[in-house]
Amino acid sequence: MSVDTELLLDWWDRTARDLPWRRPDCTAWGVLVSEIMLQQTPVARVEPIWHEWLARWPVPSAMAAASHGDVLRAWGKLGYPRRALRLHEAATAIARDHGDVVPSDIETLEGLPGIGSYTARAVAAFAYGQRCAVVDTNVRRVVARAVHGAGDAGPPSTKRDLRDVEALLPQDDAATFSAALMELGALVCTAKSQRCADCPIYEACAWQRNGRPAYDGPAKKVQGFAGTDRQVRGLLLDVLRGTSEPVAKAHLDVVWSNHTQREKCLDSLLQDGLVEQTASGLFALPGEH
DNA sequence: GACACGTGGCG
DNA sequence: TCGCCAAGTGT
Repeated sequence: MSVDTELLLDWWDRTARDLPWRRPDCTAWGVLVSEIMLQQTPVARVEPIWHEWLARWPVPSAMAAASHGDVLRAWGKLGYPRRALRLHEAATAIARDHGDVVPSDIETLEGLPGIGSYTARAVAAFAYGQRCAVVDTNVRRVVARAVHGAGDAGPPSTKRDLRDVEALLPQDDAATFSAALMELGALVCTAKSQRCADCPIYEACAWQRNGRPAYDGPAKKVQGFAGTDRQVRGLLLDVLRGTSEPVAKAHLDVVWSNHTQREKCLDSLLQDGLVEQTASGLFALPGEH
């Protein structure tokens, strides 16, 4: 059927994790930083880095003043380092065009680098308390089960997913409701090993009523990693994060034996602005020489 | 809509 | 061990 708002909010009050970006004193900037870091990245790895970032760059203009190299080094091994570059670009735009205040308007947010539909709505809801649907992979899974009675969500369908979630949004406490839906997907209604015995909306769950059928949609694509350009780029970047001085190419050559792939990946890192070459031909993180 | 894009932990 | 998974975005 639907999702029982009161039961879900009660469950949230009892069991929600005390994460720093959920505290009342957390700024919109703190929320934005958390949302970018959390893209495809587990909470446990984000939390310590988030604390470092907010202490070092408490407002967008502070980050805008840092170099790309500083930002990439501070990003550490969170993964997908282009996120760090885009967040720096977003911080620059916010400082320059928005008076150092994170915008609250979804469309304005979506216009900033690295901020798509999910992140824009998450900031609008969690930083500014707006009543808007927030659709991430957790929410899609919870809705697929509790509302549609399926074993899991099928491929994303932006407009339909948004409509589905908008239909569930309560008039009051919508932002908390959204956070609770995500939390439910993260802690209870998980992809595998669901904890249905702990579920606050067990009684209303269409998946339960259907006898918990297995997922029958198209097979999900699993991303490989070993041997991919992603792995090689990560290895190359790790060398540069680990040195304070620009290095000769020989130091990069040792991380991967396939010459062709190595060159291609180094080129793409230069292209992406994740690596720079000095006038003397050495390699470094950008903006540090 | 498919694919590229990092990294590490867990069952 | 290794496949699967984790609060997506940009092209």
